Amino acid sequence: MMNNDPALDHLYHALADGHRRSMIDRLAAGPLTVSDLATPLKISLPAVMQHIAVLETAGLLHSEKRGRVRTCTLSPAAMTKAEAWISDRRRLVEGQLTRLERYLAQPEKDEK
Amino acid sequence: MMNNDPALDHLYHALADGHRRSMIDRLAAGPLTVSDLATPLKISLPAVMQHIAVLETAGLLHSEKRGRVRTCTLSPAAMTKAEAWISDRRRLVEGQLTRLERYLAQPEKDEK
DNA sequence: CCAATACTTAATCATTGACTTAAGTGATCT
DNA sequence: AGATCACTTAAGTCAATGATTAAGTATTGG
Repeated sequence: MMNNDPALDHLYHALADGHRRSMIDRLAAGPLTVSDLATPLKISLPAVMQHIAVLETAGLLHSEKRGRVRTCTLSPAAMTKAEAWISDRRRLVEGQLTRLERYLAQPEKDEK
Repeated sequence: MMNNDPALDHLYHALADGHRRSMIDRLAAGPLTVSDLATPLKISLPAVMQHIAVLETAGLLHSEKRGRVRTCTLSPAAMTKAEAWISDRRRLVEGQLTRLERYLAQPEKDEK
């Protein structure tokens, strides 16, 4: 089963928080340091670091420390995986709808 | 802020569990009753109902009771929303990569 | 009517998640 | 060297999650 995939657990869990989504949002424009990420948020620096750890575990970003500054960069590959899972299921359901609509749209023939 | 959106919290939270993803997976083939959903899972019926409640809160499915049987059906609209959020951010990051690659690919000109 | 079926509610419990404050580490500036 | 900066670690609080068992409520078949 692909649904027992801990990677998907981590991915969606990481995305299920407004602070983390906001961080992703701003990282989408380019790499940022830990302080950069923390500045607009009304939470403590350790809290920000915990969010970074969650995003890193999910594979959504990687970070590198140079001197005393840690810079975070998004990794699009993990996003692609999360997107693909949803996308596949959505297409299945929509395919169903299409078949239903097709059925409903066809002229009655055994009604006699 | 779109990232403070509780709907996205609920959506991604709902997707961050293997049991729930497996339920979605099987519902993608068509509507199922609560018992149908419970059968392949090794958890109690109340646990399954709690998962259904989470999925319903997320807007991922709706259910209807007729007689003593409750039937669950997926709602693709919520999936579309979750997919759209990721998709937008992924495109942004990939756009960045493309610009980086473009930069790296260009011939050196100030190297003298 | 009675029993079986299909949930549903309630109460409980262990674990995890999202913070906090306080103290510590190492790099960089003066 | 000493102070400041940019994290980092540690420890603890508190609410939410995911599960359980036990008991309850409607339907429905005999």
